[in-house]
Order: sequence, then structure tokens, then C-alpha cells
Amino acid sequence: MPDTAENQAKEQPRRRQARGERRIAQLLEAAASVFCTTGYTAASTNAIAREAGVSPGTLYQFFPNKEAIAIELGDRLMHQMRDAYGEALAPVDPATPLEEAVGSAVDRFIAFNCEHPVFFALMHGPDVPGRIAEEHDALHTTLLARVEALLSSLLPDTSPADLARTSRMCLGLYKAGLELTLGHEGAEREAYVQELKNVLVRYLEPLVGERPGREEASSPRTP
Amino acid sequence: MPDTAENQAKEQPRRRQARGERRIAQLLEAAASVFCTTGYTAASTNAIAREAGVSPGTLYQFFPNKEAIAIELGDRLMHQMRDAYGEALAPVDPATPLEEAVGSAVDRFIAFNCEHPVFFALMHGPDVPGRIAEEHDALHTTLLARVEALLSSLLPDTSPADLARTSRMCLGLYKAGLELTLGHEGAEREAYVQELKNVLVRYLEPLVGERPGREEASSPRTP
DNA sequence: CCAGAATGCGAGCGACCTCTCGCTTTTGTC
DNA sequence: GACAAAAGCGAGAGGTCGCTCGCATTCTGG
Repeated sequence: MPDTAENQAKEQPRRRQARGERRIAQLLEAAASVFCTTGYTAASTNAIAREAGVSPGTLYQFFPNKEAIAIELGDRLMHQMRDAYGEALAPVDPATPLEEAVGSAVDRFIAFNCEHPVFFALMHGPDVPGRIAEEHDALHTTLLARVEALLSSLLPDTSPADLARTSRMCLGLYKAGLELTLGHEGAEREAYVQELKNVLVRYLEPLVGERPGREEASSPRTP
Repeated sequence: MPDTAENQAKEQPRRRQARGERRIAQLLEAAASVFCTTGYTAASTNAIAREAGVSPGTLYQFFPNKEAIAIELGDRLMHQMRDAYGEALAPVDPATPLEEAVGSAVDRFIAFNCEHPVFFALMHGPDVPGRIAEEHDALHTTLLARVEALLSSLLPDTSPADLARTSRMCLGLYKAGLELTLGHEGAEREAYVQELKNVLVRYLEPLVGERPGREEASSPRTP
């Protein structure tokens, strides 16, 4: 199969110059900024082009439509996340204290979301259409599976239904804590992160309390 | 001041016939349905009129603009909520067990939101413009103040900053639990309500543990 | 019963948004 | 330097949506 014109739907639609790659990065950055402040639907392609300092026509030189911008942005973020924190929830040494497991997982994901606030904006808005919602669902399912795996190793004797419910609950609590965390800066942000950890640990502690080799540790506030 | 034409901006803009009141209720019901399925911004006034079985012109006979529909809907819901559950968070007998206080407050608000899913759609979407966001903020502030008052009576010796943070956290957790609850039906819904109560109680328990006349009660799962 | 107000209609106006198209300018290659 | 491909432009086509306006119909008070 020769690399003719009709092969353009796969991988490399056409040859890009270095300038083009730079423009793409620039446009994605601009899109991230606009999506963050206005959300996906309210963000106009003209506004994204203006933010990037190019004409609307130039934007459509590199993206077939508005949705593709969000898709590409989401894909790149997903890759970055997998590269940086792919193992965040994977290793589940049953001997790890609950505080430590929860704390490190929360820290990793909070850090990523603080560095890339678009991620939350894209994955949280109820206004995203088709394809992006699919990405959202895929991510949610992946995360849910990870959490479920982690919890099932911590809570071996729990029914699948309870496990699924508890996992969803943990994800929901994390999302709520993330929203509060992103809404604050500096020391206050740190405090919210700590509160989120407290919530999760205290929620899960009674469920794993029967595990061998664990002592009771209850610190009412952060020491 | 006579009740002339220029007095129409207050209270009763003009005289309504019974048919008009019926149409208004009908339009609001249709709007609630459309808002629920598509969100506020994506909901078109033509779609609302179609859902109500009237022409677009008729809709604008009763509402000056799209925003006013949401405002009126929000106002009516707020009134219903105040009438039905206004006292839900108010009475704070310090002798009340934490489980009971949290449980009844959660039950009341969950019940209201289950009966009126529009409420969540209107108050949750990040796409709502100006005035509705104000209503949202007002409600949030009110609820926050109530929670803060309730917690301050349970936790007398806590700094105002910690109190505010804990209150916000509780509200955020409630919102997360509400979303999960609304996403399920029947027995599963009940289970999520119970999990939400567990989360809140376990989160707050260590903070009120020093209160006199309380015994430790830790039930790993719902009995 | 009738005058005037309230209700009801639906084509269509203006604003905005996504995306296109013909064109010029820049870049890489021989 | 010549030439093709890529990058860049911006007016505007085509479409949707909020909302209006002129006119027809139904109600209500005197």
C-alpha cells in the first residue's frame, strides 16, 4: 500500500513543518486557557485563534473542527498523566499503611490536576459533546478499575457490589476534594488536600480495621 | 403612588388570567424537563416552547428572556425547599448524637433533590450565566452558614478558619454523594445515601470525640 | 354585548458561531 | 533561483438561537 493521498486518514494526515508543530502547540495552549475560563461549549474557535494570535483560517489548517482540538488536548493530557503517574494506583502492597497508600495516591493526582487545570475543566463540564464524553467515560472507567483493584486487595472479604460502591464513593469524594483544592491557593490549598486525605482515610479505616498488624492511630486534627 | 402602567416593574407586572398562570406552570415544567436533559445553555427557548406545546411567541408573553425562566424556576424551588426543609439544619441541640444530626439533615436534602432533579442541574452546571450564578452563590453561602453554625455548636473550641474549611468540605462531600445518589435507583440509591452518611459521620467523629457523654460506636458496615 | 385586555401564533430579524475558500506568503528541496 | 507544498489570512457562507412584531383569537368587566 503506497503512501498516497488517500492514506491521509491514518497517523500523519500530511507532512508538517516545524512551524506547523509549533503552531499546534500554541493553539492547544490557547485552547487550554480558553476552555479553563469559559468551558468547552462557550469557548469559540475565533476566541481560541485570537488567544493564539492567529486567524480563524489558520486554526482550521491544523484541526478539522472544534471538537478535534479538545480531543487532541485530552489525548496529550492523558499521555502525560500515564507517563508521570501511571503507577500511582497500581502497586498495592497489602502491608502498606492505609494513610500512606491514600496519601501518596491523592498527592500524585492532586499535583497533576494543579499543574493542568484544563484537565478538570474538560473532564468535569456536563456540556462536552460526544467524543469528549467518551474519553471522559474511558478515563473514569479506568480509574474506577484501579481503585477497585486497590481496594479489593485491602478488603479481601467484601462483596463485589459493596466494592464497586465504595470505589465510586472514593472517586466522587476525590473529585469533590479536588474541586475545593483547585479553588484555593497556597497554605489553604494544602490544608484542603490534608482534609481530603482525612476524609478518605477515615471513611476506609473502619473497613480495613480488622487487618492483622495494624495499630489504632487517631489524630483529631493535623498535628 | 397610583397603580399605573409605569408601576409594572414591581410584583405584578400585569394582570394575569387563570389561563396565563396555567401556561406559566406548564412552561416551567417543560423548562425543568429540558434543563434536566440538556443543561441550561444547551436548552433552547424554542425547545422549551415545543415541549410545552406552545409557540415561541407565547413563551415570551410570560417571560422576558431565557434567563428569567431559570430564575423563576430557581425561586420557586428555593421557596419549596424553605417551606419543606427550612429547619433541617437550624436546631442544634448539642446533646444530639452526631449520627442522628447528620442522618436527618442528609435524608431531608437528598429527598428534596430526588424529587426535584432540576435543582441539581441548575445549581451544578458551570454554564449558567450571571443571575443564576448569583442565586447559586446565595444558596451556597446560606447553606455554608448553616453548616458552620451547626458545626460550631458541635466543635466549640475550633478556630474559625478550620471551621470554615470543615464546613466547605462537608458541603462538597454532600454534593459528591448527591451526584452518586441521583445516578442510581432503588436499593442502590439507598445504599449510596448510607455511604454518604458514613463518610460524613466518620469525617466528623474524631473532631467531636472529646465531647462529654459520648461512647465510641464503630460499625464497619451498615448493620 | 362589546370594548379592551390578555393570550396565542409563527415567520423572520439580528447576532453570533463554526467552518470554507480563494488568495498571498513562507519554507524546504533540487 | 525555481517550484511545490505548507502555512497564513480574513471575509463571508451557512446555520442556530434568542427574541420581536403584527395580527388573530379568547377572555372579562361593565
